[in-house]
Amino acid sequence: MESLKDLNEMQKRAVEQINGPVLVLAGAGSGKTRVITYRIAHLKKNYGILPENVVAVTFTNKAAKEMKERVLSLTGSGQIHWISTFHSICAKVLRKHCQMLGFENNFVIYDSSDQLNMIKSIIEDLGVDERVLTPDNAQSYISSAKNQLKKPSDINEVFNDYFSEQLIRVYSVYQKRLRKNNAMDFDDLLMHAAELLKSNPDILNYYSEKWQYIMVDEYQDTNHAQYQLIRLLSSKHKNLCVVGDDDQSIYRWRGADITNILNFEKDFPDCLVVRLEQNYRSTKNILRAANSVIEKNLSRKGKSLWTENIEGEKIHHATLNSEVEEGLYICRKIKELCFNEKRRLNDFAIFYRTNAQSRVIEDMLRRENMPYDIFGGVRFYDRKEIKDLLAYMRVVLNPDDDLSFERIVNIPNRGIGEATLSKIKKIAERDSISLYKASEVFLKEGKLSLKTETSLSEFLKLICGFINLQQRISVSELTEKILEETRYAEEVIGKNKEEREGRIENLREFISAVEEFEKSPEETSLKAFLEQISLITAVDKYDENLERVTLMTLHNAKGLEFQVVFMCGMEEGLFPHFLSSNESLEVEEERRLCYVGMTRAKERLFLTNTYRRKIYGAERMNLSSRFLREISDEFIEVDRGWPEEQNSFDMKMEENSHRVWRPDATRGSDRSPDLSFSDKSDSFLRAGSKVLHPFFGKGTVLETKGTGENQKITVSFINVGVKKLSLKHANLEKI
DNA sequence: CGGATTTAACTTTTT
DNA sequence: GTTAAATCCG
Repeated sequence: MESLKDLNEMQKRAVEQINGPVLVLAGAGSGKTRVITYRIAHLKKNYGILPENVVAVTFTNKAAKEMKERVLSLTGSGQIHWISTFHSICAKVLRKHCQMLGFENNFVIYDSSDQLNMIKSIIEDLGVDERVLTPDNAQSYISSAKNQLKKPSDINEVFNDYFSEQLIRVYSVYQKRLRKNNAMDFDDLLMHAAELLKSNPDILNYYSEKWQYIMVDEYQDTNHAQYQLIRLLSSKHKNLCVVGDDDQSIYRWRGADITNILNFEKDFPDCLVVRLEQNYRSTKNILRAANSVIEKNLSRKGKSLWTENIEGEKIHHATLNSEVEEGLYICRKIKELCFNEKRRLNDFAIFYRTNAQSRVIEDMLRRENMPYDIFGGVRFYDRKEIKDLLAYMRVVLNPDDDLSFERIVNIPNRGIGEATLSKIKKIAERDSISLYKASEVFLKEGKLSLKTETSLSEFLKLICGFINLQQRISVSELTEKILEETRYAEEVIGKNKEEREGRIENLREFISAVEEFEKSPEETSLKAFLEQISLITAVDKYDENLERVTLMTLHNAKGLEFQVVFMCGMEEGLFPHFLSSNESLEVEEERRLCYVGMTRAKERLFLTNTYRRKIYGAERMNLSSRFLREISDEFIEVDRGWPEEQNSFDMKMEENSHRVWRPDATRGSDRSPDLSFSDKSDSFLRAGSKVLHPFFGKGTVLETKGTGENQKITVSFINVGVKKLSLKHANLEKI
């Protein structure tokens, strides 16, 4: 940074007021990251505040990383700043002080599926009737209780019946088991950190002395636990700057408390309130359209964004017949824009409300040979083989982790089945020790068959060997050792060829992730590795430099921006989602989500809906989304024809060896016949289409492969059975 | 006891 | 359409 000249008046005010509480109400695209990064640089450069005395909390690791880089380029110094997510900051604090709370510092972090597994087994063990409390329910109640810093004993305040009795039982056993396993879940990281600071004035004093300047990004999405943490930490110096936008609050369902931002002025009297209303991202059309939607919300502070950017194209709206056509429309539109406007694939993003919608779009992109990257959905670290491997690593780090122990004790198959396991569990209960230790006791007591004895002692030897090795070798070496000695690839992964290859590919990717991690200048221990990967999220790995179309849910889109945005599935029941269409508070949150999506677009915005859509097998006919109708007509234009067919695109290999798809400018474009959407007898056959063949008669399409001239089609004919045909020669007629 | 296959259930968003 | 549970079979 050379000066504050790059900032507008309002931004400058927010940066310069370094003392006391500051609330920055920052609209979408108004430069809030800029404010935070310049503020950090300003503190350092003009006031000599040391980096270690500043902490900035972000919502995702990606935002944190980006912020670190920007601060680094502003200040030119390589010192490490405390810029990271709530969860990782809490994890770091807890690693240091968790003994005060009765944990060992090698505690492991459970993700939500671990959480659910554990709750399931507790509900089973306690004999709780699933009609009263399902594991899903218990999980969400426990999570929200923790986010409100409520212990099991605090729950009676809310419920006072049989249900809450059961919930309290499950919750308290759950906490006991976590403690016994020396494990914490996501919510515990916040709750225990708050607990630690509240009950240990000297520790609180240490951190509030250390972090004299605190900044919080996306303040509208903080929950009560996070709010308390911030209050505690800032109580001494009160140099707290929060940045947020009530219109972009989309995590109420996860415990985010919008009153945190709405009441900030009351909580922190004498605060400076700065409003950033100039948008630097989008065209006038996009911004006004987004404003016309968000204005329908009643509970908002109210602000109106403006921009000096150009008018831009109108928003385009297209209604398609089916989700397949929707995907195809998007693909063709992307091709057309690549060709006519010389855009690159990484200019495009496709947003959807639910992960399930991504499949069809992916299929279409693959069919059209367009590279894409997808975020979210099944998380990489949620895959079976990865979780198995991680469970091994966790047990090596912390043998008391019963959940992971149970997962791997019989993977690969060692003949330690349910019968043996339940005996081990009994001993564990009797002596109140972990399963690992109970296994050792079991062996010593020697009341088991020779076969189980050898396999169990083999298993313990294996783990013990890893534990000893761990001191001497790197995490990647340990990973490979585990795979090798368990003969995981040979024993566990099925023989189905495609599946097998995919899984082995995943394991390779995992190893390269480990190697990547080891390159970092910070701590590279097993402990640090496991912590890092349990807190990493889908968006974190987004790389805007790859030439690929980006697919993600609207939630994941927050904080990002793209030249061209497609929002698909703009239908009642899907968006707003039918589970959020009853209460007006919920609809308002969906509307904010729509606003977030729209304001990601810089230049072009496309909205699509369909007449019919297959959702989990069943075909449904949805009305168009109310959000579509809320956009004033003056900003929107209805697309009635298919995009021009582009025949002149080629896959090319670039020097960086990334597969790059872009228009081949040496050839002209062929105009395809102008198909209107209502004319959907369409040239276009897909699985399920009914066809008529001149010789074979009536049939149903099973599958199509390839594109254009080379398209192959598999059809099941009523009279002659399944045939594979070349579309070009088959003379099929759609019926 | 373990593996493979079939059946049934359940469908939001995620740190 | 996917995944987990249930059932069957060796």
